[in-house]
Amino acid sequence: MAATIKDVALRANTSTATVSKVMNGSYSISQATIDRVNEAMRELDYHPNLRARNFSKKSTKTVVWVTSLEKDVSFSNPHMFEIMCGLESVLSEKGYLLMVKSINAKDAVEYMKEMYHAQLADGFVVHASVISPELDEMIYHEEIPHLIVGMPHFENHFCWIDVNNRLAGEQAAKYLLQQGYQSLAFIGGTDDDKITMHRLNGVLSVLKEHDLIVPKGYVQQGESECDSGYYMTEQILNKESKPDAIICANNYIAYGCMNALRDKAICVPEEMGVITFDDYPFSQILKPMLTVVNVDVFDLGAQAGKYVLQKIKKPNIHIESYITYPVLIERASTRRMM
Amino acid sequence: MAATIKDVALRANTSTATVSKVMNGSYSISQATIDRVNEAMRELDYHPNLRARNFSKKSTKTVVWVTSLEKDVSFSNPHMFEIMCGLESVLSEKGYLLMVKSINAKDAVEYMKEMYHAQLADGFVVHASVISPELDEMIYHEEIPHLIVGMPHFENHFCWIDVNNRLAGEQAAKYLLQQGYQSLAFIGGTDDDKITMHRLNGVLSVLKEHDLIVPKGYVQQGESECDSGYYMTEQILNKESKPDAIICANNYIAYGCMNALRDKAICVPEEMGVITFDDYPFSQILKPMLTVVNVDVFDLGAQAGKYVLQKIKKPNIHIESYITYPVLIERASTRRMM
DNA sequence: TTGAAAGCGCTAACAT
DNA sequence: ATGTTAGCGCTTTCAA
Repeated sequence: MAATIKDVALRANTSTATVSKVMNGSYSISQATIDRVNEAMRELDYHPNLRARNFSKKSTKTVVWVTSLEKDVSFSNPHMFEIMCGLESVLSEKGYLLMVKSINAKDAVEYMKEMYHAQLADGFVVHASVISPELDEMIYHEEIPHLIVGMPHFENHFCWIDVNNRLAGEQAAKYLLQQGYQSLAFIGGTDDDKITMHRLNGVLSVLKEHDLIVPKGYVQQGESECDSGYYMTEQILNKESKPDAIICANNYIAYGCMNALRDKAICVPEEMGVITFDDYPFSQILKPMLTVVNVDVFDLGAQAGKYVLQKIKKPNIHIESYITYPVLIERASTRRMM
Repeated sequence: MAATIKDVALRANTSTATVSKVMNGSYSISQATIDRVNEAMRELDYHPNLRARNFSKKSTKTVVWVTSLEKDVSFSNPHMFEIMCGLESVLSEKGYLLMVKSINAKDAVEYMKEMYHAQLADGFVVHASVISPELDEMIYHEEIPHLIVGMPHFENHFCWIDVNNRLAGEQAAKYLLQQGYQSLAFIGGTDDDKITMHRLNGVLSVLKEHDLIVPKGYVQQGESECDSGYYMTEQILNKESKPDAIICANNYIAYGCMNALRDKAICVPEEMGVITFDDYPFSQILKPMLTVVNVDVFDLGAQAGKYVLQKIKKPNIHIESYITYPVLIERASTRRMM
C-alpha cells in the first residue's frame, strides 16, 4: 500500500497540515520541519495522491482535445495530430494533462456537458469538425471554457482561432508576381471546400489589386486529389494562351499538376511556376521541389493551448482570431532564372 | 453551483446512500424510490461528480498513451497516431479515458512512476521509442499495468505487442514468386533500422526455402529516403544481370525506386515488379499504383487497448506477442501479364 | 428497502 | 510556526 500524507506526518512527527504546507511551499514552515518532512517522504517513497488533491482543490488540471478520429485520419489529415502535438506541448509545460476524445458532432454536445459537470476536465479544445449550433448553445449556456480550432461557418458565440488561409493565398500570388510570373492560374477543390475558397479569394484579391484579369478557365475546381489535379492542369494547358504559373490549392492536387506538366514536357520553373500550400512530405520529394506557403500547425495547436488556459483562468475573455501566420518556403518550383 | 448528490437526496426525500445506489443500479431499491430519485436528478439537471466517484472508488478509468511527439512527427510517422486512434476507440468503448503524454525515454521513468502513484492513471500504453532498461526495472518493481507497442530490443520483463515485420517480408517475397518473378532484389534502410532488418530477414528466409541464391548487390541498404531509394535502384540496375522485381523496405524508398525505373524507361510491372510495405497515400498515387504488404496499425492500437485493460484487471498475466497480421494489397505494380 | 456514518487523501480556514 | 478540524462529493459497510 502506498504511503499517504498521514504516514508522512506520523513519521516526521508532525501534522498532515504541515506536510501539505511543505508540499505546497508555504513560507511559514521552519527549515528544520521542512527537512524532517522531506526526509520522511523520501524514506517512505511518498508520492502525493494527485487525484485526492484535485478533488480537494476542485480542479483537474486537464484539458480535453475533442475531435473526430476515424480510421486512416492520420494519413488523410496529419494536421489534426500536429495541432494536438502543439497543444500537448503547451499544456504539459504548464502542468496540465491532455485527454483525447474522439466523437461525432451529434454526440459532442452531451459528452462535453457530462465531462464538464463530472469535473473530469477544466476546459476543452475542439476541432471545428465536431461543432454544431447545438454545441454553441450548450457551451454558451453552461459557460464552459473552450476554444475551437477552425473558424465556425455559422452564427455563434464560440471562442476560436484559425489559420489565415486567405492571407496564405495572397502571399502565394504576391510572391509569384514578384518572381516575374505574369499570368496566374489556380486549381483547387470545389466550392464547399472552405480552405480552397479562402485561398482562392486571397489569390483573386491580389490579382485585382494589380489590375490583372483572370482569363476564363484559369480557375479550375474539382476533387481534392491527384488525378483531379492532373485533369485540371490539362484543361489549363489546352487553352490557347497559357498561364506561366499555377497555384495548387493543396499537395495532392499539386502532385497531379506536376505529373501533367512532366507528361507535356513543360519545364518547371522556367516555363511554368508551381506553388502550393502546406509543407507535406510531398513538396520536398517532387522534382523540382515545390515552393509552398506553409502554416505552422504545431504552433496553431500551441496557441490553442495558451488560449484555453486563459479561458480557464478568466472565463469572460473572448477570442476570435486568425492567429497563425503563413510563411513562404521558397524552393525550386518557382525559382525563375532572370 | 452544480447540484450534488445531497441536493438530489434532499429533493427526493431520501438519503445520499440511496441516491448512490440508484445510480449504481443496486437491486435493493424499490421502484418508487428509483423513480423519485431519477425525477429529482432530472429536475436538478444533476451530473455526478466523477472525480469524486473515482476518488472514492480508487480508480481513474484512465489510460495514458506515453510517447515522444516531436514537431512534424505527424508527417514523418503517421502510424503513431493511427495506433493512438485505435487505442482511443477501444478505451472509449469500455468507458475509459485516454490521456496523451509526450516525453523522452530518460524522463519517462520518473513520469510514469509519479503518474501511477498519483493515481491519475490506471495503466499505460507506451510507444517503444521511449522505453529503456530503467523503465523496465521500474515498471517491474512497481508492478505497473502497462503495454509496450513495439518489440523491445533488450532483455526485459515488459508486456508488449508488435507487428510481425518478418512475416510481412515473407509475404512480400512469397507473393512475388507466385506471380512468376524469379529474381528478387531488396532495398532498405541500414542495419540499425530494425523494421528494415525484420522485413529483409523474412524475405531472405523465403528465398532460402526456395533454394534461391541472392546475387551480390541485390540487397542494398542506405538511408530511408527517396533519394537513397533512387540511388540504390540505380546500383541494382547497373549490374550485368538484373533482378525482375524489387522489394522496397518502405514507401519513401519505393518512391525513389519508381523514379529511377521511370528515368531508365523500365516498365513496371512487366520488366520489373515493385512491392513495398505500409499503405501510405504514396502507394496509391504512383503510376502504376504499388502493391503493398500492409499492417492495420489502427487495429494494433485497438489490441493494445484491449490488452492494457486486461492487465489492469489481472495484473499477473503476461503478454508478448506479434499480434497484428500483415495483409497483402495487390495493385498494378506487380500484376504480371502471363 | 433504507439510512447513518465512516471513510477516500488532501487542502485550507482557523486556532493556538 | 504548527496543529485541529471541517470539508470536497461520492461509495460502502453496517445497522435498522
